[in-house]
Amino acid sequence: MQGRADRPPTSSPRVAVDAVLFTISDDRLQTLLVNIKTGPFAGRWAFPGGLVELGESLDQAAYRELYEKTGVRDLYLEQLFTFGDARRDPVWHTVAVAYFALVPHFERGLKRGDKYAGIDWFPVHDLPQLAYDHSAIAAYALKRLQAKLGYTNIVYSLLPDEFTLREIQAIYEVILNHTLDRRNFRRKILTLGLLKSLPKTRHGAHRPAALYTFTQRRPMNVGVL
Amino acid sequence: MQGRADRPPTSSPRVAVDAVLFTISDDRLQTLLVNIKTGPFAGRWAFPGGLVELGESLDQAAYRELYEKTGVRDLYLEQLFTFGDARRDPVWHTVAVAYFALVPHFERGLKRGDKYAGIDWFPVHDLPQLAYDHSAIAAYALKRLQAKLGYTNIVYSLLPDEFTLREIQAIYEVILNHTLDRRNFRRKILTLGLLKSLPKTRHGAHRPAALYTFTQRRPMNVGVL
DNA sequence: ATAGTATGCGTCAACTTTACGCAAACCCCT
DNA sequence: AGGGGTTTGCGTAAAGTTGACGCATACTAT
Repeated sequence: MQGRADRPPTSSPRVAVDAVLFTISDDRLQTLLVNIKTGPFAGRWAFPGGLVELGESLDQAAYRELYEKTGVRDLYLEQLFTFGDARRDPVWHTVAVAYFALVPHFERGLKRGDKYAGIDWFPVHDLPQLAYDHSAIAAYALKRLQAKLGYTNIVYSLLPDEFTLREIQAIYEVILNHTLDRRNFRRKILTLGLLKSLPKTRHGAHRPAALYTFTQRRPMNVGVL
Repeated sequence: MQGRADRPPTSSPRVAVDAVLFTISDDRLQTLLVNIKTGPFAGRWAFPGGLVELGESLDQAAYRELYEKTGVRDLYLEQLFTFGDARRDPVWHTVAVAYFALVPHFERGLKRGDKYAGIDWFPVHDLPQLAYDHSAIAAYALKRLQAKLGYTNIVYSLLPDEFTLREIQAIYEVILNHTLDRRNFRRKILTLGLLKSLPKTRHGAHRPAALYTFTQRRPMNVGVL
């Protein structure tokens, strides 16, 4: 239930959205950070985000902020958690609704505008000191991303339309940060039913590998959860 | 990242917390609802909640609102999801951070004050029409509660210090809304490692049943998730 | 004592997971 | 042209988990 004032609040927490974008680059899992220009966290890195506007849904705000600040569009953002400690922002009490997504690596769109002192990708296992409580957000987002590998097709955004099992396995290994057995991975990923094999093969330096595609190129869960 | 204004927002969404309290009463899973007195949803039922105050964390706000409106204390609230559709509250754009908890049944503390036209428990499978988007919140909370049965000791709050396996199984059956095999349930719940058996038995109308306790009487997860 | 019922223990089949063995298919080098 | 090296595709055995269910035990009620 909400309060029932007929006028806007005179003094209450602000609402912001923050987006944790994951990608794979240089065979490492990386996240997009912006460098803050002013305020008590000037010089520190943080996840891109900003205040929710009146009349705009949280999802809309997340997509808008991300587009305005990084140029990224056409991605699927998923709500992660809401961080609401009163002192997480020393300037003004700000509740942050965190989102996360897996996106293909890109460099274009970065470093536009002068809203920030910088914008760049950083390896998740080697992040700089972050502003606000963004370290906690990072840890939480990574855990969720790893869990989702097991029952969603979330990695489709990192793969071209056709790919080999080796290629999708490499992505799983980078995200999970450990190696997987080829033969067990094949069986596991195929029984999930998210892939279908194509009557084509890719020729490389060795035995040709069969090509696969995702049956659906949009967010899908498998199972009841 | 948040905005960096040095003064409060002049016009932005409000932040509210709502709490979905589950209990078991009359062998049914029920939730606590309050009846709204004024505004566009006057007469409708909704989950108890209210606006977050400046300087107060979301968790604090959830506990405070719940205490003020229902008298319930000493419970463990867990954040569920944040609902932020711009039109979910027709009066003023209000973002709602939903919480949920499983609590022992109580009647005391209800119907105090005149903030609401009523306050009562309703069976989750037979809810009245709810205000705002609270039907969606109810569905989401139930799903999460059911999932948590499998890997947490969340039901401890519904059980006395000592209990039989039959008693804990009954709770699982009511929440999951289907029967379970006694022998398989025993094996499953014991391998979770959340219970320990006592050298005592409870005598009833039939063969005495062994008594068990929770090894930890606070929220615990089992496994890596 | 006997019938009735709930508890405690165990088993079997089906399925899943983990750890590997091994041949097929290709490139590269001599 | 043939052999070495490497990667793919397929398969299998052991261990663990899940679902269905048989059955003796231990109590109360009559």
